[in-house]
Amino acid sequence: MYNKEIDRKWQKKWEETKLYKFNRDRLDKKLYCLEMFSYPSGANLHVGHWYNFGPTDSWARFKRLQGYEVFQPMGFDAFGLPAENYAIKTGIHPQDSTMKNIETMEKQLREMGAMFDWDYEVITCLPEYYKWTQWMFLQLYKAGLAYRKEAPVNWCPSCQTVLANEQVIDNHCERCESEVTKKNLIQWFFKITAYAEELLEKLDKLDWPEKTKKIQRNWIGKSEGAEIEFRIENTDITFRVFTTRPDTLCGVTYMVLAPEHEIVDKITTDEYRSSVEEYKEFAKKQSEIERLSTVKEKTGVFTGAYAIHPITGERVPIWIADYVLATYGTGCVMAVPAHDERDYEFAVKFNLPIVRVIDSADGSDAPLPYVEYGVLVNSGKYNGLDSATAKKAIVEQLAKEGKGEFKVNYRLRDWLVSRQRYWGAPIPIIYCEHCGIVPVPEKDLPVLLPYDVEFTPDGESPLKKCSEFINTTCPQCGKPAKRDADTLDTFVCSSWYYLRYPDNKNDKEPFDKEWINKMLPVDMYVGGAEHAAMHLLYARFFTKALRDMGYLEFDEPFLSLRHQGVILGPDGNKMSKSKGNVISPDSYINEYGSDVFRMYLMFGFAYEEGGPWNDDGIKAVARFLNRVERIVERVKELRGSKGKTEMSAPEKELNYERNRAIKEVEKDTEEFHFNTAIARIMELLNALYKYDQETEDKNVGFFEEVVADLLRILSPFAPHFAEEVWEQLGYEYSIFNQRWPKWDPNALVRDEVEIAIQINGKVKTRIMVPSAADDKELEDIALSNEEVKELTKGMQIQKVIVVKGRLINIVAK
RNA sequence: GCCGGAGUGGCGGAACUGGCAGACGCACAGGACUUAAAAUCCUGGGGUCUCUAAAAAGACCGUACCGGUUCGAUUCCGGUCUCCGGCACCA
Repeated sequence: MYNKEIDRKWQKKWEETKLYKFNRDRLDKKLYCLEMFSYPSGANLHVGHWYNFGPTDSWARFKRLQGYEVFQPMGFDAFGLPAENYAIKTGIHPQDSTMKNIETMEKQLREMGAMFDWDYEVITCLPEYYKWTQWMFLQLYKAGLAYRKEAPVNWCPSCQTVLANEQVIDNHCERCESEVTKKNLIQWFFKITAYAEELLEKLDKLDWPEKTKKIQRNWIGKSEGAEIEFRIENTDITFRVFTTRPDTLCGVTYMVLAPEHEIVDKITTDEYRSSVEEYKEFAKKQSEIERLSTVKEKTGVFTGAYAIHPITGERVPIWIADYVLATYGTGCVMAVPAHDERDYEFAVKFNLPIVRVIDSADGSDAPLPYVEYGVLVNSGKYNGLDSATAKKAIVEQLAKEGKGEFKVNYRLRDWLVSRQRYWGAPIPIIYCEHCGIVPVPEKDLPVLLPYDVEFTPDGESPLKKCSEFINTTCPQCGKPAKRDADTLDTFVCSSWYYLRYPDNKNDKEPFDKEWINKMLPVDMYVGGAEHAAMHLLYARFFTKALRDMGYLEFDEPFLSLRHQGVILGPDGNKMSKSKGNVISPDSYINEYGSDVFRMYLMFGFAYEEGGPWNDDGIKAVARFLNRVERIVERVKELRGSKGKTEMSAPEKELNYERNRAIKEVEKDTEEFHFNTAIARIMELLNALYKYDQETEDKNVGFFEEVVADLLRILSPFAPHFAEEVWEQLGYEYSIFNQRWPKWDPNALVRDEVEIAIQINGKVKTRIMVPSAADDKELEDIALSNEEVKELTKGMQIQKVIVVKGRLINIVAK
C-alpha cells in the first residue's frame, strides 16, 4: 500500500546512492531543465509550487529515461520586499527570517521527491552570489549599458517610501492602499532599449508559447514611421516629430508639444506665457489615474508660436497638451485631425481646422476622422498616390532637403534598477566630490550589505542612515566619499541566476566561460506566465549584453519555455488568505503521499490551463495506483505457473495496447500534456486487467513484460511508487536507470479495423475490414455489405469517399 | 478602444493534417460480493422525440450564437455574444 513512508524510504535511498547527481562526463547528453526559482516565504509550499515543480520534474524524469543527463538545479530568489516588510512589522531581521525560511523550504522541496541536485543550489542574498550581481552591474556600466538620470518613481505618501512597479496595483499601494504618486529621483537605469530590435526579432526562433511572445512584442512595441523636421516661424529653432503617417503630412493643421518639452519655454510668446505656465503646472499636478483615463476630455493651450510646414510652407499653430507624452518619440506630434482620432477630438474642441487629405481607396464617402490607408487628395503633387507610395515619396523628398528620414521607434523604456530599500544587493558605486561617479573596483567586491540598519520607512534609503556603510574613501583619490545608498531591483538578481547554477561555487568569477558555454542555454524553462514581460525580458537582455562583452557564445538563455496554468481556489478565485480559499497540499500529501498529489495535479487539469481546485479526482488517482499494485501482485502470483509462450489473439491485442501506450505517453509527455499521458497509462492498465480476467491460458512471461513496461512509463509520474513496486518485483535498482521502452510500429498494425460507414455524411453503421485493404477493396466491401445495401435501397450511388482506417462515406440520392 | 487566447455532457477534460464528438476520470444509477458497511468488481449513460407493457429499434437535434465553403466542420471562412489575459492618448 503506497503512502508517505514509501516516499521517505526512496528519498533516503536516492540521496544515499546519489542517484540524481549530475554527471559531468556525460556532457554530450546534457539537458538543462530549469524551474523558475522561488521566493522563500514563511509558509509551507503551496499548490503553485507543486504545480510548477511536480510536473516539470516528471518531464525531466521522462527525459532521463530517454537517456539524457538531466541538470535540474534549485535555488532561492531571496532578496526582496516581503522579508523587509515583515521585518518592519515584527522586528525580525530580513536575513534571519529569509535564511530560516530557506531552511524549511529546502526540507519540503526535498520531501517532494524531485531530482533537484542540491550541490548546485543558488541563494541570491548571500554575498558569494550578490558579489557577482554587483560584478554584473559593473560590467554593464563599463559597457555603457548602465547610466544614471533623474526619473519619476512610484511614491507612497503614507508609507513614505518608493515602491517597485509590481507593488503598485491599479495605482494604489499594495500594503496600505493609498494612492501612489510620482517623485523625481536620480536613478540607475540599464539600457535595455539598446537591444530592442534583437529582443524583438529573435523571438521568432524561440520555442515559447505564442502568447508570451506576443506580450513581449507588445511590450517592445516597434513602430515604423518617419521623423519630420519643422522650423519655428521667424527663428532658427527646429524640432522633429515622429509619425507613422507621413502620407498625411499635408493634412497637418497644428502641432502639439508635450508640456514638459524643452523648447516650450523658448517659443512661447509673451502674450501666452502665463496661460502656458498655468497649464504646465496643471499637467504636472495630475495624478496618474487622471492622466491615463481614456474618458478624460482633451486639454491644452496655444503657445502663440507657429511652425512652418516643410512642404506647403504654411503657418501652423503650436499647442501644448498632455495627450502628447514626453517620453515617447520626440515628445511632440504633427496633428492631422482628419485622420487621427485624438487630433480630431482636440481640433473639434478648440475649433482648429480639419483638412481631409486621404480618401478611401474604393472612393466611398468615409466619414472623418478616417484613419485607414487610402488615396491622397489636397496634397499637391502627391494627389492620387496610395498611402504606401505616398509615404515613401514624401519622406524621400524630405530626406533630400534634410528635413526628414525614415525612423523606427520602440515603446520599450530603459530598465530602472535603483530601489530605495534595504533588502537587496547594494549598488557598487561610490560618489567622490573630486572624481565624481566611481565604480567600486572589482577586487573590492562584494560591497557587503550591513546587518545593523534601521529600515523603518521614512522616505530615505535605509542604507543612507548607516554611516559605516555610506562613508568610505574614493578608490581613485583616497579622499572621503559616499556609497550609493540604493539597492538593486531583485529582477537583476534573477536575470543571471541560470548562469550561476552550473558553476555555483566559483569564487574567482561569476562562472567559468568555457564550462558555461557548454551547459547553456537552458533547454527547458518552466514557470508562471506572469513573468512574460519582466523577468523573461530582463534575462534575455542580460544574456545578449554578456554575449557582446565576450562572456557568452549564445544569443538566448531559454530555448524552450512552458508556463503552468494557475490553480485557483475552489470558488474560482485566485487563492488568497483574505478570501480564505487557500488549499494547502500538506493534508493531501499526508493522506495520500506525494506521488498521488502530484499525479492528480497532472491528471485533473490541462497543465497550461490550470483551473479551480477540486479534489473529486484525487481518490481516483490513489485508486489507480492501488490497481497497479494489484496487477504487480498478480504478476508475482502467476510467476510459478506454466502458461503458454506463443502470441495468440489476446496477447496481440494486449501488445497493441502496450505499444500504443508507450507511443502516446511519449508524445504527450514531450508536449506537457500530462493529463492525456496518464489517461493512456490507465488504458494500458485496463487492458492488463481485461487480459488477466478474460484469458484462461496466459502467456505469463509476456504478461510480466507488459507490466514492467507499464511501470517504466509510469515512473516519471509516480516516482516513489514506481521505485517501490519495481523493487517488489525483484528488479534491479533503480527504475530510473532503466530506458524508456521502444514502441514497435508493427505491433500497432492490426489485422482488422473497425471503420464507420456514412451515408450522405451521417454514420449509419460500422464494419470490420482488413486493415491491409486498399481504397478500391474497401469500397467494394462497403457496397456489397448487406446492411449497406438495405440502407441504400432505391437510391442512386453517386460517389464513394474512402478514408483509410477511418470511414467510408457513400453519397447517394 | 486595440491586440491575443478561450467557449465541448452534471463536473475535470479528450479529439492527429477537415474524417466515427465526448478518450481517460469524477459524480450518478443498476447489479455482484458482504449479516451490513467500506473496499473491490461488472454494467449503463449528451439531449429530444417516435414506437413499445418493457426491452430492442428508429428519427431528429447537439462542440457559445447566426451564416458560408465541403461528400463530410469542434476543426476552415465571414459576422455576433460572453469570459480570461496583454496594451491602453505610444502619434
